[in-house]
Amino acid sequence: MLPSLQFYNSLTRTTEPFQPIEAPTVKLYVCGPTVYDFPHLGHARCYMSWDVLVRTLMLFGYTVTYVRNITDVDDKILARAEAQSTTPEAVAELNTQRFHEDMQALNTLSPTVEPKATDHIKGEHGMFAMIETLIAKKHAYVTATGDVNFETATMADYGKLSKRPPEAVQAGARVSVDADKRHPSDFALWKANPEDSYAWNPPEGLAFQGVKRGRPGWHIECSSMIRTVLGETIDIHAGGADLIFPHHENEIAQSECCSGKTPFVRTWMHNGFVNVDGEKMSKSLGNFSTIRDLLEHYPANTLRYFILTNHYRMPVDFTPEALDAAHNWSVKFSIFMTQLLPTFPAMAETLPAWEDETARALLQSQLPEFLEALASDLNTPRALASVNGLVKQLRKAETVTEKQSLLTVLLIALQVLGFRVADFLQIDTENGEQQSNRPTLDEFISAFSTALSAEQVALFQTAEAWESGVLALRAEAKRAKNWALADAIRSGVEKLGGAMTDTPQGSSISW
RNA sequence: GGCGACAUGGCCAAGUGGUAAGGCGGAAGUCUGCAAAACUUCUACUCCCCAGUUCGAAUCUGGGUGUCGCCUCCA
Repeated sequence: MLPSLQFYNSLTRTTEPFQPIEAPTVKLYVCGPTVYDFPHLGHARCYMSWDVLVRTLMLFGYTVTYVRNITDVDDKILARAEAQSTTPEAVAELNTQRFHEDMQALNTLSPTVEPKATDHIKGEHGMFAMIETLIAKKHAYVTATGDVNFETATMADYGKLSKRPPEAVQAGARVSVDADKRHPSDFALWKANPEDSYAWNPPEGLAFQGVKRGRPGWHIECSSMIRTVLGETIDIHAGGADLIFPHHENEIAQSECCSGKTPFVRTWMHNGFVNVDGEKMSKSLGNFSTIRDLLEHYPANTLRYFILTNHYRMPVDFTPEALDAAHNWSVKFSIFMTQLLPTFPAMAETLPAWEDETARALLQSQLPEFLEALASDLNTPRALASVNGLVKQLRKAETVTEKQSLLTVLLIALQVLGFRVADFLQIDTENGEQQSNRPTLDEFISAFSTALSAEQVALFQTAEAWESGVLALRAEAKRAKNWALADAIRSGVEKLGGAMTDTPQGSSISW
């Protein structure tokens, strides 16, 4: 028996057994990015966490309809377009591409469907259609300026997700008072801005009621895309913890009042935030790192390990020390894999499938604690602990058969967690620094001038020749048991920032 | 003011009633010409504080202290 999947549901604030409406299909919606800038570490955490959710669901035999949107209409996109004298469409397109590149670099699975907000303004379940229904059902009203607001007072259980009834919002000190709102907690479904070029004309029915040309409010897009792509009730809706209020709260209000069906979402899942030195990482504080900056210094596997050593609901404090600790693990693990994998070329070539019946059965018999950890609300720290235990076992394994069987399990587990196995084999070329770190010809010459004779120095004309030449000279020195020269050559390499490692098969240099 | 989260060894981090996972770092030893890696062993009588419930609590209850988040765009 597979352990039963349990997820923490933000709506009920308890951990519940997971049961999709139409097993084996799981309808999953993840709030995607607003594409106005490079994705940052916070996005990496969020989307890697949900990546593991998708992989876990697949491992447990579900077919996941994974929908993750692109928010391509938003004030920040408009502001960026203006600042860069370009169009909002161009800003959105550029940053969507960056997002895709980064997600791929982080080895996250692509969503089944990736809807764009602007493609869902019109249409049968588009934003206009929903707005029209909400007005007809008296849940929304048109203002004098041509906006449409949702009237929170018309929903009896408004605030059930964030436990924040309208009265509480009213008491909040920082809620801006909008004269057009009947209640401070009412929120915009449609924002009129007739003068702006990036705007949509309402259909006749809405125009007749006074709705003016403009653009959608922030929350309606997700409701509309979910309705269109997945339907009125979905299994899981996931996103960052900061979206609980107001975004997800308002999604619930719109969707449930529009369809008249409850619940709109059966399980709400939210990931914790990335902090820097104990403070939330945010654009306004300027303390964020972009994914590509980080990938310049650390391979994707290191970032993934760093993220997965924390449970997804806990805040993560981002410090150089913590990332270095993760990287040290990565390096050690890479060395291990580099030594082990080549002895099983067939497996390295074609990795075992990780999401099928066979993989499941293998994990269940060989590494049950791994499955249990993931089933317990995606406890990736515990899953990683079981992987480490497996590695220890594998290191001690003596027979080829034993090694092969343990390695199969390991390769499956790594893939379930979203590690890119091939990257572990090329960590030195993968950390992006080999270009800048590899010494030049002059640097080689000056580093070895004391260790080598003038004739030896003159032998090599290029940096590449130096590298292989140095290895050859050192091999010769070792053969002659000239330890002084062998050590001098190694310290020369170290002086250049490299590391020379001896193995029974010979020496190698990593930069 | 309202809602919420978290406090575990040098650092990171699991554990939600049965006597402290895992990683990083550190120490000693084995191995190797020396390094590196690996291997072996060690590295929290104790889980922010106080009181209570219990045969038994890091885990439950009450109180306190501290840190952080949301309530405004944010993953």
